[in-house]
Amino acid sequence: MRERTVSEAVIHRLPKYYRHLQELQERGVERISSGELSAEMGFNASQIRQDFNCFGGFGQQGYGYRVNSLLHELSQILGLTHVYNIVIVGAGNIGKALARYAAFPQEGYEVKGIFDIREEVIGREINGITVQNVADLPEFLQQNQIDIGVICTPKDNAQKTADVLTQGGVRALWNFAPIDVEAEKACIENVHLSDSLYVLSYRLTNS
Amino acid sequence: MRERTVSEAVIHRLPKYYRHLQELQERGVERISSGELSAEMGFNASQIRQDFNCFGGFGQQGYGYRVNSLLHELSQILGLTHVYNIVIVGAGNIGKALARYAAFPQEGYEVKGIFDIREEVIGREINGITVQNVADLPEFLQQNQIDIGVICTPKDNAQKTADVLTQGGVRALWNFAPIDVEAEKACIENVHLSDSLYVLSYRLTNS
DNA sequence: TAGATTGTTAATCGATTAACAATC
DNA sequence: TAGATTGTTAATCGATTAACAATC
Repeated sequence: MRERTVSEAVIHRLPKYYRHLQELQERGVERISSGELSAEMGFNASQIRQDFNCFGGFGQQGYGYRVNSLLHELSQILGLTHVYNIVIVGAGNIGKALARYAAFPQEGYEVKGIFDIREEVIGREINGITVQNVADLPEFLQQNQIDIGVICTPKDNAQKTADVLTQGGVRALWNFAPIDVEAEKACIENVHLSDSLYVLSYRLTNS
Repeated sequence: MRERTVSEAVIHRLPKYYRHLQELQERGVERISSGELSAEMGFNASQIRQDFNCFGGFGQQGYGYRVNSLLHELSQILGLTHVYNIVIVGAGNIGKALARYAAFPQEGYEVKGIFDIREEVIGREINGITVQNVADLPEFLQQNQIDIGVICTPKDNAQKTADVLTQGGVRALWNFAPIDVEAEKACIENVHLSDSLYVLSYRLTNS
């Protein structure tokens, strides 16, 4: 879709730009230069200009960047102008927390279904959605166009779940199980909460 | 503490090594070479050896690495041989999910207190722990030696919470609010779940 | 126009990979 | 000992930063 491939480093800075620009907009800031952004965000000004120029020339020489239009471009680039349909597989602690996450709807993510394998959980209601049997997931995916599958199962069911989701046409996986799931046809974000906690205890121990 | 500084890239690979070595141990594998690890994990064999050698020579020429002892070294390096005392601030969806996270105790993390600002939440019990008023947090921190503070408050209270925690002597912050908190005296891991979701929709849109 | 700041090319820096001598 | 594989130095690659001409 895009000419040159954009590096992972750049991609992971995009949400930070997006968040910061949102804040500037809320504060009523109209224009900003790469130098000012640099001072506020701690990134190098050259890097900021390079990053934006991966996607096009959004600035104006001698002026800087218009906050509104830059924010609009970023939301386009990040794909935040669409509405995404989500299913959550695994209604344990994290699955439930995500199902109830209030910011989803306002950001364009709609939870269409929640699935679990455990008899005692199936049929319960979470945030107005009834937990279905994971055995019915393939059929559900046939009848509903789902964009993102959230994997909140235990480690041992994660890859299997990923397979079911992708076979059902789900093209993006958000994985919270402590394992790297793989899929040929889908984009994947492995969250690895425990890795982040390990890094924290590394820093705590070695500082 | 350590001679040369270890790069962020290396630090973030440590948990992946740790997890993989754990799996090898469970499968009963006794020894492994950097070449085998490379094939299994997808990292370059040179990189693997370089990474381990940031911390010392754990291998043996002509033999490879002993899984048990390498795993032991990694858990030392990551600081997973200690027990850490945790407080969770914010008993919303994510705070509750973390409070109930069953794997914490077996990994050496003990939730010592949960705090919230909302009247209707204070006094409730989560996983056997009574939610306390966040106003009592400073006193609690004086009376209990807490290692890690988990920030699960809304965005606007996150930095304030970080300040209270660090002033109370907490030396590590695990932040789930969608903002980068800052602290001079503490180590910080900003989790940014929504950033990870943004990256996923970026990939979905641009692929 | 003059001043400011971008877009872009070139230089630097650091991380990854390759190569190989050391050695178990 | 011979073979294998590490530990480590050197080469490569990519990402970050600096510089500056283009231009609003």
